[in-house]
Amino acid sequence: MPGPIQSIERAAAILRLLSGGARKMGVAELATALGLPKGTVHGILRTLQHVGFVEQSPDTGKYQLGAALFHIGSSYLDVNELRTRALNWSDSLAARSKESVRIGTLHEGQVLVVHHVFRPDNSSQVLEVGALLPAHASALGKVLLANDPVDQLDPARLTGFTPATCTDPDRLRAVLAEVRSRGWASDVEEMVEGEVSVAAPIRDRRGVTVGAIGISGPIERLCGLAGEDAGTPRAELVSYVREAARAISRDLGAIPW
Amino acid sequence: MPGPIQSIERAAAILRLLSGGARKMGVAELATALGLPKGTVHGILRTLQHVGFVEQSPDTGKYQLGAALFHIGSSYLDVNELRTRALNWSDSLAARSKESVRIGTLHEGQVLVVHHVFRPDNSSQVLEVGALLPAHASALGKVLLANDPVDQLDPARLTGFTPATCTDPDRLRAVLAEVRSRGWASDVEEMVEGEVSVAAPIRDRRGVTVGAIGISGPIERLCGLAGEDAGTPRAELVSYVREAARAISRDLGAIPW
DNA sequence: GCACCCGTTCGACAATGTCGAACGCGGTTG
DNA sequence: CAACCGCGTTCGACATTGTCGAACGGGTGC
Repeated sequence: MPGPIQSIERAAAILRLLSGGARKMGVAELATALGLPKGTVHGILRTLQHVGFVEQSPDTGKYQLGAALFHIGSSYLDVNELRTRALNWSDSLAARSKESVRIGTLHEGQVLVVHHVFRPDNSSQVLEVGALLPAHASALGKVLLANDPVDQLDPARLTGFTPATCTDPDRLRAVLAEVRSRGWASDVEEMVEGEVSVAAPIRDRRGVTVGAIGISGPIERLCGLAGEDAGTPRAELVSYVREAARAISRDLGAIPW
Repeated sequence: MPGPIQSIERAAAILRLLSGGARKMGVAELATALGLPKGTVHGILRTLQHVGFVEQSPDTGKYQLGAALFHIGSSYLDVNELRTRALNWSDSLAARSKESVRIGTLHEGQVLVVHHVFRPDNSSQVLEVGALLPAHASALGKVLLANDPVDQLDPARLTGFTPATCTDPDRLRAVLAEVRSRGWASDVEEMVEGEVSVAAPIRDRRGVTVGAIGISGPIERLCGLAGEDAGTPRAELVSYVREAARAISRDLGAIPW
């Protein structure tokens, strides 16, 4: 049995399409997208529905993701050692910095958010756990890219979000080199106008970077307003983030450095 | 092709085991649990790993859930119309009641939490989105059970958590009948000692109950301390919850009743 | 060094999923 | 009002495909 099992691969492809596509999709739509006969796709969909991974609208007959998949997927967080260990420290980082905190891992060249602590004021914020962020335009992503053994930089994915977004592969590589030696990364209005983020790497017992922790918030609060600090994150916030990252790394068994 | 596709069903069973089981599992462990030969299980696992639904520890060789599954599963929330519409209202309910808010749906006889707003103080709270709560020992669950067309009451699942938990099927049915006519449910220390919750049903355009919204918090804040209110949720909080439920139902197209 | 348990590989068999055409249904169009 | 198109679904024959159980190789503990 050399190759992977087709039906499962196809089922996974369908789930991925349903996850990315706009809301609901029909059998024919999925079939053409995958280049498969309708009957085959329908058989797979029926099975996926039977196990609760997809649901079908009774009226339109179209398919969407199911609740069982959501529940199973969310229990990934319990298994994720990084997230488990990081829970307490991220709370205290949010309290110290008074900004929202996110923890992410590299997943297929993007940043997968595995934890999110809201900013400790009473503002309403959207939960971003499970979301994928662009790696080149966030502090979390830069930290992860810079410390990753394999060069996951895909020039085709360097989409520009704001004028400040770095879309040039060579320039980005230079930035990453600096991030690696400096030990932390920042993003100043590179993804969203007016938003700034700072992040530092989390390492495990082997010294491998397994994730990153960072804060994000409005530029007025995160950056200095005048003098040398203007346009760069405030030094105290940077040290808060780095201390939190070091604390989690120590919990994971990394040699305290 | 009458029956569902076996390999996909088996893959789903493996994922479910990995989701419920303690952290990581080995091939042999999964094989005996499913009554399948090791080779077969290994083939499925290899495929699941190939699509990113499971990951394998490089050293121990054991398997656990993968990040891709988590990401795909979490995008269920975007498709879920109930959750999308309920976002704003749950924020305002949290602000009015000053307690944490949860929204849930019935899933295989349990309550699947699809949204969770933290209590608007700065206390650290664990995110429960994706978790399954027992239906008989939570206000959300009682609302959902009471308004569900099919009787999903499974006497075997009426586990007792505290002295106040209702474990008798007949008594629970009576409680549910009252919940149905009254339009809201409460849980006073039935799941966790000292914790109280209140919930009301959310209906869609057809009048079908598609979910429930509720608040939960310590008994000292949620219940009256003396007089007639003692041991029952405070009337103003109940009306906050019911108003929020009505507002969301209206958003979903239900006839304002 | 032996015995055991693990994850993994392999090859033969037939059970299994795949395919494409046909069905029934709802909507829209002339 | 009928013809038509597109949808999700069903069906049966074929051979591709996944399944099985035994054997391999590397760990660990006695």
